[in-house]
Amino acid sequence: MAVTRFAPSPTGYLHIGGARTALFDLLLARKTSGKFILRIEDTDQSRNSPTAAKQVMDDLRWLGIEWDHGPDVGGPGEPYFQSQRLDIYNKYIDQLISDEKAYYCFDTPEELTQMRDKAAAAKKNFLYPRPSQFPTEKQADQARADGRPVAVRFCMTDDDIIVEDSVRGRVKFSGKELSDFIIRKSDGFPTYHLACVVDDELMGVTHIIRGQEHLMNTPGHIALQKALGFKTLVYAHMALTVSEGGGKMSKRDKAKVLKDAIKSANPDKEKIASVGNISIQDFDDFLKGNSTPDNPAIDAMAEFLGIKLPEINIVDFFKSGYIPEALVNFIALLGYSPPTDKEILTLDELIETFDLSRLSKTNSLFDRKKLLAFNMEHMKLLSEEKLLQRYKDFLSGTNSPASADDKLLLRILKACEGARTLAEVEFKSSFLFVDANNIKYDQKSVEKVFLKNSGQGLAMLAELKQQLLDLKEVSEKSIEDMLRNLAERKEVGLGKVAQPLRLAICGTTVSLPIFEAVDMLGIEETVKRIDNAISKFSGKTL
RNA sequence: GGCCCCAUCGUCUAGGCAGGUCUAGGACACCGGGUUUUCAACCCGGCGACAGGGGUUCAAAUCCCCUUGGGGCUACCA
Repeated sequence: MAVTRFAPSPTGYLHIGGARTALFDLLLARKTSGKFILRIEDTDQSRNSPTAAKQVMDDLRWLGIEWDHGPDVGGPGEPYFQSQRLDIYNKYIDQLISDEKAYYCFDTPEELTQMRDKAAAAKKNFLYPRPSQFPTEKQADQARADGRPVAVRFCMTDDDIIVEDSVRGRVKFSGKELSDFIIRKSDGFPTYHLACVVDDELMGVTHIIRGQEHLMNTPGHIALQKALGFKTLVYAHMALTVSEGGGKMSKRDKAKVLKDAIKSANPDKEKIASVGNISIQDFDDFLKGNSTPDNPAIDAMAEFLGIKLPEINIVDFFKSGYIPEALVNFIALLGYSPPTDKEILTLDELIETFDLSRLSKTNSLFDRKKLLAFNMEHMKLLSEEKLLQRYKDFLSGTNSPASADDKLLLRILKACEGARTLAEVEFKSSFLFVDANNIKYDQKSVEKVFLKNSGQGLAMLAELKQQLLDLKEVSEKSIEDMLRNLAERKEVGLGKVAQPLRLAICGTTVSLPIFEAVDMLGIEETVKRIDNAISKFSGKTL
């Protein structure tokens, strides 16, 4: 019976790394019939966005990651927003102070950086100089009155601290090399370290699964647990997911692609900055690599420039037409391997076979091509109803013109079996939903299919039109027969007939299978588009 | 710089803890062929790895050490 928790700080969208952590927390809890808690770590007043917590929750739910206790659903550990638990933290902090296991400090940021620089210059690890005599309550009041920041630091123990980690084994830290760290900031909020240790104890958490970036925090947490008389927990520090350029996957990966694109396009600075709703100053800093705009700004600028950024946040994957079943399966296999060779697994199967000891120690690279393959497999696995639902969800998040009844949508979905993403389905079928006069003809395709060989393809259209009009009865089958017969008579491959037709009605050479495409469009509309194409391109040459 | 973690095909990984059954298995990618009305899909086949160096041992991908390489942390962020 493991009690796990996912504790995001609501600073933005849920990203792939967070989703992976949450997934493993869920897997362990479900596998052991335990509980999975969601806790919002909003103790940084400057970075929290009011909408982010909701966004994170939406993303988790979209993935199928449902929590037993937490926001919206409640539970015995309420409240689940740390910003609402200040009294609780203060009780423990005050206790620590009166036990002389923590003390007030009044350093300004400048003084602190000075101390750090000094340590760095001496090639030494920075250790906060613990005063031999701890400041009194009175002195703290005086400091506050003097306008100095008043924070509280925890006395790190000198003993060696062993972290028994489920994935890394025993990791030893020398307490002497660990600095006293802040547990209450001068704004009165606890730091992450204090809040999470207290909450994990109070909420009955038994297992901590988190990224390797937290490994160095763990000895501090263990020392805190000892000082507070809490029990220690089982830790599992997962390997990270890194991106191509090295380093862990983050919004910086998106920023980099955007920056390169802006630099090479060299467009109107002010315009772009205004699209991203950021100042020229911030924009310049971004180009110089001094700062990274936030996600909405990055996405807006990219959309304006028409460039595709690598997906990092869960919503990015949603917008690109991935389905949650595939994403969940894929991220589960990053740094973890199920006991058998079977790789395509549902959430339930993942839970059933989950084994904490099968987490791997090595960082992994996010392979988008494999994700694509997984997405296709899961699209095939989904029931019709589920797939339809996923597709409708996807469409509602796009500006696709596609709007149709379930029957047509389902028919499209079926015709697209083998597509790798829902975006592909949309792309292949969007011609059905635009007006004949709004078809955009792809220039390269026009040249290749219509104009090449002295306009052979274009010439085929007139013939096609007549045949279509002569059709006695309209069905996929009759359209197919007609096209095949025509190709045979002309002594050409079917492609020579089908491609001009496809281009005429879609404007591109990629679409649904052509027989179905024509049947869905209807003869009248098909003929209209053929006429349009003929009048638009006849007389044109290469 | 300091501290910590890691190291098997291009990528995700199995095997490692209990050394021999590993001429190292699977998946994705890639390459070749087939199928084909486009893109996919599908079928058949192929290429492809134990980072390097020392030990220990009858025997090392597996245990130990070093080197190299990668990663993380180094905030009054989480």
